[in-house]
Amino acid sequence: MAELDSPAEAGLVAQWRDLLARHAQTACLLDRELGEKHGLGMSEFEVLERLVEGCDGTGGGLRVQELAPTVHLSQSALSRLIGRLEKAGLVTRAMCSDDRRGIKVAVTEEGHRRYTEARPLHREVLSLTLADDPVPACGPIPD
Amino acid sequence: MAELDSPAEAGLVAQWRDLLARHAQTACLLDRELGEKHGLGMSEFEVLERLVEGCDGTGGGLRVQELAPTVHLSQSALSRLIGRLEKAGLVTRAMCSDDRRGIKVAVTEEGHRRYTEARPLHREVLSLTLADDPVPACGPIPD
DNA sequence: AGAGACTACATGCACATGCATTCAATGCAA
DNA sequence: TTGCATTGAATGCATGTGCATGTAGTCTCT
Repeated sequence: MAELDSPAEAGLVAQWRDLLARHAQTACLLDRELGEKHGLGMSEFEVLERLVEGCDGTGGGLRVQELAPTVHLSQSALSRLIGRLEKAGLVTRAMCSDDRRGIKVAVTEEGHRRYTEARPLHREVLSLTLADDPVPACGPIPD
Repeated sequence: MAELDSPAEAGLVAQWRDLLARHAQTACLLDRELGEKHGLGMSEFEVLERLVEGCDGTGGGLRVQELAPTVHLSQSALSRLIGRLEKAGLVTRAMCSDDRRGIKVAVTEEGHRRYTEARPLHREVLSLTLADDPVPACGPIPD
């Protein structure tokens, strides 16, 4: 009655648990550190980063729908996240001239500054938690 | 002014984005599929699985604090999740005899059944999304 | 041009999560 | 024993998320 996993399945499960552990650890630490020291959530940082990458130099801005698939958020969550960033003065929302349904989001000076300030910490956290050792299987979280 | 990442940092970022994409895709699909077809969330399934692994045969049950680190949930979230499972009749909460602050959680017959029913689908989703190809960078999110 | 389908984004709502707090049980010290 | 710090778990509260829906703009077909 298939009580046990096949070797292939067991491998998948191990891989999945490793992924879950790394994700939880990294995301949690990122959120805490970025939040405490820069007032940014992990997703906020991620969005800011895409915006900086996407429209650095050109003041163009990105369509919300271009942003969405890259940050793994629902359309509604992204909409509100942008709302928060806008209220904080880190991005601007502007109507698209070519398609007035669309919204072009662009980082402000302040947004760019905050991103640049936060980036070293972000990278530091990644280097801490993504160290190549493949997490001890059942992520004890030695804490 | 360190506008760019070092190669090492760029590697970390790429690794992180890949991890995020895989996680989002897998977690999202797991939640949807398990939810629709078995009335279980991803975390619910995970907890059930640990319980089945941890006290299969012996009717012992696991302490909440033993469960917590393995599912990457806060203590409060886990407490409520167990509450939900209990209300659904899938687990039981019992006082520890040796330390009456503690709670022993154990799967019920019904819980074991639901888990066993759901497992094949769980494994199937993993095999779909965790395929070894390193995700197209910009996780599609079939939203 | 006009009607209807469709798209882009915003919003109401329900809910799961984390943090801080609370409450009970335990352990330790005097 | 009493008193106090600590631990295990539950709960109040604020928040971020997804789904379903709403609203405005665009496209297509006639």
